[in-house]
Amino acid sequence: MSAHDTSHQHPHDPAALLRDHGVQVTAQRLAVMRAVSAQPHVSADGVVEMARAEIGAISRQAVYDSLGVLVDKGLIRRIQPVGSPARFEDRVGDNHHHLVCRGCGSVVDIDCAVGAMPCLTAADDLGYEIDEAEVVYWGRCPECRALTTTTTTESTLERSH
Amino acid sequence: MSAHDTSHQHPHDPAALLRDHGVQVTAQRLAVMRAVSAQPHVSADGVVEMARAEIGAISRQAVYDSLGVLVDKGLIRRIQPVGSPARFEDRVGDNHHHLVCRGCGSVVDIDCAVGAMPCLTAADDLGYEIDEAEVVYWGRCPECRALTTTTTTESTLERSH
DNA sequence: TCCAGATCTTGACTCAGTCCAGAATCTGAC
DNA sequence: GTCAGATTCTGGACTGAGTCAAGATCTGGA
Ligand SMILES: [Mn+2]
Ligand SMILES: [Mn+2]
Ligand SMILES: [Zn+2]
Ligand SMILES: [Zn+2]
Repeated sequence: MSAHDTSHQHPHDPAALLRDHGVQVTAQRLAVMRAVSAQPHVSADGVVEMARAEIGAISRQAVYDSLGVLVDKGLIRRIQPVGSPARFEDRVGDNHHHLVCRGCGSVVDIDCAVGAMPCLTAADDLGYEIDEAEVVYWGRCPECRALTTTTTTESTLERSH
Repeated sequence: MSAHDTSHQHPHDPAALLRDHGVQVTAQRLAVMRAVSAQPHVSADGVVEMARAEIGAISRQAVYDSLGVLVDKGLIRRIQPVGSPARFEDRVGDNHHHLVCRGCGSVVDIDCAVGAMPCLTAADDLGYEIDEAEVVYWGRCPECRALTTTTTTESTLERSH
């Protein structure tokens, strides 16, 4: 391995990761990457907060731009639960899915029982070139279930909003 | 079957459907239901247009209110493609999924190869009470594929926006 | 070091959707 | 047929998430 082969020298170095993907290294992008790594399923707003805490100041636009670049390069993943702002994570390439609580909106990672690439082979792809199967499970987390345990199983589930 | 058993007398009658779900029958709600039935994956704006064409006038609020009631009662389903307004359909209960084109945003129905309730049994539900598995396939429709056919398989896929 | 081009900042702006409140209208139980 | 309560209308304000545009600043290759 030569000294000029940078592709595997610093596997966990964000700056090297950016360079390897032909992206300029900036303080903003590094802060965004660290924010996404630090807090799984963070929202853009959450990234703004964390990045500002780290480097003092960053514009909302720069955060959106950075997130967009990182998503495009496959360094992070964007998930978009219905009715809530987009969230970002650095677990990419493992085709994992998400479980969202209807009560509090919490998001947790989950693996599919079907296998590594569940449902990616749809019954009929209609000529589409499918590159991703996004699976979101909806339900209620243990905490939210406890809050509304009326001992009886009732079909009406009240919405939090 | 007595004459007062209304639950299965008019399986395709929107008014009866509403009554069976304890919802007042109004011209607006009927028009909204027909709009959603007539055009798969219609947006709220689309419903406004179609309903106005049918009954002459309806307020935007009434459309949103009606859609909300129908979704709550499980008579229609709301889906929310990334970056586009919510869409509605009357195919409910069959656990079908959606295929969204990254290029033009078109949405088509799709059945899962896995079966009737794919992935609903997650490997580990983490104590969550799962009631729905939402699956969205991402890809490019035949038209959009044709537009960017550069004969070579390249990893960079430009976004339409 | 220099500089073209990439990136960031700032502030206005869009869009979809919600919320509000009073008045008018409609529905369905009786 | 009556009438209480549910629904709708008008129309405007408002929110949250995200985008746009123009000018300032920074990055990295030469
Ligand atoms: Mn995840
Ligand atoms: Mn559908
Ligand atoms: Zn919860
Ligand atoms: Zn397309």
